[in-house]
Amino acid sequence: MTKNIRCLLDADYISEGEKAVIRLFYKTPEGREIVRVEDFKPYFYAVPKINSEECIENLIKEIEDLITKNVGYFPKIRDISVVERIYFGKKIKVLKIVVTHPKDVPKLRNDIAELENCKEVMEADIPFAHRYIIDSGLVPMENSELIKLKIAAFDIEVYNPRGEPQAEKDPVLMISYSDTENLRKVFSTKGAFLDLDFLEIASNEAEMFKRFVELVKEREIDILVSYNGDNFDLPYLKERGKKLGVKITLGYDASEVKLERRGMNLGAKIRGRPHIDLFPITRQLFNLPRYKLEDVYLELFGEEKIDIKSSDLPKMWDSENPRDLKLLFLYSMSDATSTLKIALALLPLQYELSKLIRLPLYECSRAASGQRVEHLLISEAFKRGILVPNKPSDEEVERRQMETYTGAYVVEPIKGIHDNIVLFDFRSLYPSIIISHNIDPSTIDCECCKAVAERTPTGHHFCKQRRGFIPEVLEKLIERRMEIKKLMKLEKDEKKRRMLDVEQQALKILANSTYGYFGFPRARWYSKECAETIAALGRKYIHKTIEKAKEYGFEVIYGDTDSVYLTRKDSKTKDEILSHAKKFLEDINKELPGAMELEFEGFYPRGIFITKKRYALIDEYGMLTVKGLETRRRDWAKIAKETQNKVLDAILKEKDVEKAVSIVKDVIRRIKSGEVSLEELAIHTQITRDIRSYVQEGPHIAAAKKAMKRGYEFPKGSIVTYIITKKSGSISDKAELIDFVKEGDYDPDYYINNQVLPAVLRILEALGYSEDELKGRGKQLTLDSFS
DNA sequence: TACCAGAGGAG
DNA sequence: AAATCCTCTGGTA
Repeated sequence: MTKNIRCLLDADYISEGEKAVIRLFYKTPEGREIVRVEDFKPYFYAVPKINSEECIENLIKEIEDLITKNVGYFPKIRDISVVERIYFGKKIKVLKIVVTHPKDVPKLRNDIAELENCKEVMEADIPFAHRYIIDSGLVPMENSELIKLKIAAFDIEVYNPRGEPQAEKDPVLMISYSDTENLRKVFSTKGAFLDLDFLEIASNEAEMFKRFVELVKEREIDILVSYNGDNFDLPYLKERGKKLGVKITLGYDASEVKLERRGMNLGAKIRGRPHIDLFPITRQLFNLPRYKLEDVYLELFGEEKIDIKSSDLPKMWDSENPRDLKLLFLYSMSDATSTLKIALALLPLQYELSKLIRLPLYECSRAASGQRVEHLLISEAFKRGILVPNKPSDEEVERRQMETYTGAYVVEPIKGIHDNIVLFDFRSLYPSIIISHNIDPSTIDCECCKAVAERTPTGHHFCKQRRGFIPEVLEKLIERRMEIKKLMKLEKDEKKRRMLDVEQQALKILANSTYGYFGFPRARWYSKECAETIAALGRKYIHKTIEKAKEYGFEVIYGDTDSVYLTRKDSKTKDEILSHAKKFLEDINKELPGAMELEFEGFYPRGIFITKKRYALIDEYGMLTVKGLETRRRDWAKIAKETQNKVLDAILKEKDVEKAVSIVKDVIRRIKSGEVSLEELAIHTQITRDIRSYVQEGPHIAAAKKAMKRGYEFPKGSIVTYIITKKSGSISDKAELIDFVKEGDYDPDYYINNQVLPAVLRILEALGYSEDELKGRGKQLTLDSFS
């Protein structure tokens, strides 16, 4: 039996006269297919002020009046019907108002919302094509693993003699292209004499643009990927194209690239041929010091990729030496090939998320956590006849931002070194609390269970009769995830196992964002009370774990939110402590509600605890885990981080303070000698707001502002990489963007006293040496001794 | 020296 | 456009 397999890549709607036609862009085994849907109409709901027949009747009359009074309204409203829906947990009758065209919705919903008998209008803000996907049960990206999708990556190089290029003046020099059918190209306007098989020379810049667009069409590319194409490559091509008289018609329907506002940033939308920008995806997925293409490539594949300083680019383009130009082409080519390689590694998770939350790939890949949870809930609400709450108004958002609540509990650690440590943590603490306590805006403080349900620590109770919507959705996610994990264990085929793993990851991401969603001020299903109760119950369970661990003879070294690090004085070996741990675990799990479980997470022969959220452990195999310390922070120089790491290793593996000290001494010698490379000294700090709005300017802002005078731009979110140089004045005065610093021009005192020493002394002090003691203890541990 | 703004991590 | 808890630095008065 042949199944009609196809994969929904994108959906939109177009207007044809008064009609709105949905277009579904499919990839099929044979090629592409566009399905047009003409009979689906936009609709929204009107909720009557009072839940009564009479009020509904009056509301209908009011709407009919509206139609008679406003000549244009008749064809716009096609149908009004009374339907039953669930409104904040209760079944009520509401009006479903069907209209002709999505553009009619904004005015109609406002007019109807203002009627005497109308409480509110709902679901009038669900985008039309997305509405269709939900209502018809379509699953975007379904079968993505069964149909070979053609993917192409591209990248542009732009002439930038004054720093940031300006489309008005600065030409695009190269467009590089690499696809999954093994075609690689760099389009450019010069370099014909070079022996490079991927190079295609165009007679001029406009021709180059046309050739690129043609190639994408010829090759029938399904997904176009870029690295920062949303905010650089595509806006630049578009603007430059406007000047050159070339339209960037990359759409499957030959439509132009459309730039959309997405919060602070842009999104470059290509109809029917999703454009995926890997930059926001990698920022979401990895925590790195910087997010240049080269950094991400290194992180993913452990290989260096050729890089060229943007300030060298115009020189190389203008260079007399053909080798410079050739290198530039090789660099440009590698940008596209590495972008493609990264895409192949990261897209599967995007496909899974898109399937799971039923949002087309383009939108889904740009959705933040809250947005993802919300889209999943919207489609699950439809299946159950639950009305989707409206987005909060700006005033409501502000009000919500004002209200705070108490979150997780963190145990004050017993500072210093500990041996034979066991770690326990709750498996998905918050999701399991939501599920086992039925925490939901529709079950909170219900009338029906007022007398019987026990109170949570916040004083609220949750319905025992009816399952809450969000707990139900969450439970399904978690059950599916456990099922997949079981399948993974049985699966022999590596490729299939990887697919299952990605699906499992998508489910985990969604489940873990649900608690945060309750407390998110812009959430439709916002409930501070729910968020607060979840956190309070979390504290209750971790406290209970701590108490019970003590009863069982454990010493609690540390704990945070859902985890505890324990040891015991009577256990000198791993086996001893593990047998106690087993008993403890069995007993505590008997007392916990069904969905909740404390798990054994690991055994560590030794660990050092500095402060809350800052500690390091070594496992039986010598693997070091560091949390919160400088080693883990992007805003510390590599030299300090690596030295701290080595010191931790010496101390945890060998308890050898002498060795640690000699490591530090050697690093200090290197710093003083001036031989340390800039790369090891670079500090990476993000600009988290509009650069003009800083009240206090730290070194990274000072460095950025100096660079701005030389034509650099620092939009919100950019990462400043700077060096503390030999210049005079404050630290900020000395801070310069790494691009402008020559090797060797760094302040050794700063790197010794403000980077390396604080990072390593933190560890040595936690061993029991106070700073005074260190000074009094002879040469070996004093600050002087390091110098 | 005390305080604050700012950053980035943990879970 | 997910929450809160927490530590630490550099600038400023």
